[in-house]
Amino acid sequence: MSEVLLIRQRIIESIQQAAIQAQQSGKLPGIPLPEISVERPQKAEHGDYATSLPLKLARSTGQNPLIIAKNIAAFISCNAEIADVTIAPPGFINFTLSKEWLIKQVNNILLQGNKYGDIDYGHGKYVQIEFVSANPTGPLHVGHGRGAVLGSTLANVLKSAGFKVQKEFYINDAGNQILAFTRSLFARYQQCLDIDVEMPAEGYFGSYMTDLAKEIIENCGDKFIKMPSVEAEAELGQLGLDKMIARIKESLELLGVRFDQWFSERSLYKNGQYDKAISILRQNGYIADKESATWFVSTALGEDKDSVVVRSDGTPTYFATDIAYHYNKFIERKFDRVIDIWGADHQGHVSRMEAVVGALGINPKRLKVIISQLVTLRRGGELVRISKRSGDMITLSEVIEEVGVDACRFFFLCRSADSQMDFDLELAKKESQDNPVYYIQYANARISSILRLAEEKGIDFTDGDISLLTGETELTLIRKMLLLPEIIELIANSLEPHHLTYYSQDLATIFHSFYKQCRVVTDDPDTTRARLKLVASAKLVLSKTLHLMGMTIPDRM
RNA sequence: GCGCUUGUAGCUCAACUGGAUAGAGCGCAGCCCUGCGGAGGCUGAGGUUGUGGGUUCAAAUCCCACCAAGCGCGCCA
Repeated sequence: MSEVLLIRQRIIESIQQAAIQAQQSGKLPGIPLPEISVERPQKAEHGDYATSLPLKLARSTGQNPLIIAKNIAAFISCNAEIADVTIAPPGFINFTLSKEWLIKQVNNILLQGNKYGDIDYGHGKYVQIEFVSANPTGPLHVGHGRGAVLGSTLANVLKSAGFKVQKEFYINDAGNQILAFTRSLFARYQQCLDIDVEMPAEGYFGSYMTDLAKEIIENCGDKFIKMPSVEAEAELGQLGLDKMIARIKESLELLGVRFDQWFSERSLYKNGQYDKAISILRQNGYIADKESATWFVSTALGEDKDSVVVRSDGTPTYFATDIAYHYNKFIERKFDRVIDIWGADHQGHVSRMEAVVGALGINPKRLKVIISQLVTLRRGGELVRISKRSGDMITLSEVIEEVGVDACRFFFLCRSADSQMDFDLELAKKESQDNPVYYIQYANARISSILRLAEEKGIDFTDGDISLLTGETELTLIRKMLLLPEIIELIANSLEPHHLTYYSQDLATIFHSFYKQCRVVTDDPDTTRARLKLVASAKLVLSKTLHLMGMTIPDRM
């Protein structure tokens, strides 16, 4: 376990013991104690940790919270780790870590290397994150980009937090949209061969379909018009689908996103899992036949409407395969936890899905659906359409090329998933000079530059004496570095990876400030070697943070 | 009409999940290079947290009502 999480635990225990001792001594009424927690105060003058326990006890004991604080704090003694325990109005007990302990952590970080920050929060539990899962009927757009960055970052953080993680892309290769895709492609294919056919009304009119048709003509010629049209559609459709999936993979690759598994919707029908899932629901009494269709009786689980599972024409809805898919995730593949990241247009589906999971006999708490809100793309304030069916769209790949991967990832990441975002291409490019992305990477470049200088001068700092790092500026930097494990824990718990972007900016700011105030390589060899150690550890922490966000860490810019 | 999400500085967003004087970036007004990368540092102005009530020692955060924006609402996915 991380040292910094351990010390937090020890502080909590010492508060608990002190409260019990206060009760035994009669200074605190013997009422049951609430769960004790500590928090990180916002202001440095309030110390490193604080508890509001006295305030929570004020009502039930009828005592003044400040008196309670005083009486509890009297039983907490300082030690090698805790330098100071103080009380503050209206009723806080504040803890300050000792300089010695803080400084010691520099060696600790260097020792852990790129494993620094990793914690054992997940205990090896198996988590699946399913994200993007875009229909393979068109290229990815910015909305998918947001989901991709969210999901991949979350996967990185959860791994770091001690979970076993699987990243999955669900390929919707069954259903009506595939039929429409196939017909559109066949129409474009024929049109490119000067055959006068009409596009289907519900078809995909984007220009990428024509490009796809041309590409297929280049590779396969006109063989599909010589075949019976049913066969031709089937074969051409599959070919087109494969090519679209390949393009989706390429776009994701550009963002640095790789999946462990590409899961086919169709496979659920082939291996009988669809039938199995529905029969479980039927057994549990959640399936009803009415109006010549088959329904999932979600009203029995508190939903306001039932949902069609099999249409009156006998074909299953996408909801039916989603049932089978989640049966597969939890029961066949035995994930302890499943995280689905969906777009805002699927939010009405969330409570229904949770109901299904429960109806399958699975604790619904094991499923967490994250809704990533809409992204509106703008160029200089003007709206850019990203609709797949209409012609004019800008793809994710184009956006990445225009603003760069690192900026892209950072922008998508820095807002919490449930707030909508405007992505202005002009702004993203214009700000690239003055961008937080460059600001953070610049901090790393500066560190690298210092380490290069040290190397050129042949300075070996492996036995540098870190106990010299007693300056306030140095301690501030150490304190910030020590926050990383807590940030990882926070994200593993809240599933909100945007905290990383703020942490990385804070860390960079504090480093830049340190850089200004403390020269590292000087005539004083002892200070030089001590500070080189500090700087080397800062590089580890910064690199780890950027790595978790999936960003590059250039040593020169 | 109902449901989900959002509303915080001029703009874009945070706020450790109920804690102390609500913080960053951009923009704005200034200041700082005879030292490791100025893509930098420092200072300042800027707020009735959409509105009104409620719960609490404590509310941007929880509850209720209203206003505004986005998304969705049984045989599309």
